Amino acid sequence: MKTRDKILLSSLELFNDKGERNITTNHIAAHLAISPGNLYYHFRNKSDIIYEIFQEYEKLVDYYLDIPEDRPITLADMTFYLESVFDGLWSYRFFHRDLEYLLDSDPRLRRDYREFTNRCLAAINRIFAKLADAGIIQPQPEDLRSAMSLNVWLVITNWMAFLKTAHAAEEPASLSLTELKQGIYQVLTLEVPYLTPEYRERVLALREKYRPTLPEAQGVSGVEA
Amino acid sequence: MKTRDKILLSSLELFNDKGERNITTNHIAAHLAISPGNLYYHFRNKSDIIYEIFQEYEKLVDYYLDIPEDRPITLADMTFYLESVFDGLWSYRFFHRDLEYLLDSDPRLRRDYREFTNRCLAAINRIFAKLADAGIIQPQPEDLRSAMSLNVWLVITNWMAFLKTAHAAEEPASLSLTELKQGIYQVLTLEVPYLTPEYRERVLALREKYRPTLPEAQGVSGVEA
DNA sequence: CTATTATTAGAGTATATACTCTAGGCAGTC
DNA sequence: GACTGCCTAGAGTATATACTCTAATAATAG
Repeated sequence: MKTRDKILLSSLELFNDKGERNITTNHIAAHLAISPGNLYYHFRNKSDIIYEIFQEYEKLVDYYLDIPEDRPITLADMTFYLESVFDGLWSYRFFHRDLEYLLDSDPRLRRDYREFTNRCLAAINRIFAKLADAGIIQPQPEDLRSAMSLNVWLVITNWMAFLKTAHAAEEPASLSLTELKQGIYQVLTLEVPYLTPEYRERVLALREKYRPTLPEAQGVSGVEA
Repeated sequence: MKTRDKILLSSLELFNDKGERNITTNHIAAHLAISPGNLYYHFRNKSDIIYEIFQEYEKLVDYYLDIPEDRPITLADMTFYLESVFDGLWSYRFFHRDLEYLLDSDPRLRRDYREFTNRCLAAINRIFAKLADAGIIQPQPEDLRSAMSLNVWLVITNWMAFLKTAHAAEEPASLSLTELKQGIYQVLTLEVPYLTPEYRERVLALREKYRPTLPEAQGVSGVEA
């Protein structure tokens, strides 16, 4: 594998693990056992590394959220979208953690991220529209659908932060993909009141699969030594 | 005003303005035209400053979210809760921006914040229960109510990040309290499908007051020079 | 007034961070 | 075998950051 790609890969891994703020370019170089000079031969600066990682992320999610125009949508499609989006979130989880700072330090990133958000919102909107077409949820006025889509986005992008900050574990940062996917439960909760009688039971059953295990027990146990 | 309080006040102001990550203790001292030594006479370190600011925030929100036990809840109460929570969020807006890092660097803060989150979730839950008692929303099983409450929390705590990152403005960080309160529109969107016929129109009218102005026009304009 | 305590200034420090610079190796090629 | 273009090492640097130390000044108590 090319050094350049190794840098991107290691950076992502370290960022995800420890947070972008805690990882310096020297850390990345050390982790790869290469010199700082070498790293800076391949990338002009830290921002450029982050920007390229973001572009991978963007590409991945765009690929996942490519809604078919020519056929109706199914429950399996919806499951796939949800699973995929949370997979993407997991793979690039460092990104949302320091989002505001990152956007403040790189105008390209700010612009691209804004457009990325808009594409995601549009995709969610389209999914809702097609879910209504398919008779899975009741159709809603455009107005309400947009606001719902935005709420879905807010829940998705904030779910990880919630887990990491409100989690029972005292030790920071222990988090699994399984836990992350419990966010799907929360997203499906948003759909519950709109489900059609025909699909209601099926979606509720799907939702059950993602139900958090002992969520209360985690939250309440505030006993320390 | 005591120097100690001035430090807390200025820190909050600077953190809110520029982000905690961009503000050093030397900045704070300079802004107050005091020496670093003086600042460190009053606070052992930066974490202690942040921790005390958090405690103010906590106290404020706890005060706002004190749900009356002895009487039913009204629409006015709900409006007050929403307005207050967003006011609090605004006043201490730096906090959620760097939340994960802050919690990672201070175990006290991690513990307290976790409990704070749980108290907020419990309060939201109680509000929903009392809204159902008051016949404003339809009663829901405990299960669903908890998940809804959590979604409300996720929407509230992520709304500001959404505005700051997905906003049309290229210049970072321009944000007003009015815009922030459009988050109330999003929260009320979550309630829409559960409203009782008696209150439906009233709540929808309330929600209208917070409708974002030209949200699409902001989002779509992706034309740059 | 004096002794004590609380507050402040300001120079200073150890460490970290993002990044640079120079020198050189290594692969292919004529 | 020397030239060229790509890659790499590693020492080095300017700046920043959180924080310390000492000495001096105000405030207060007896």
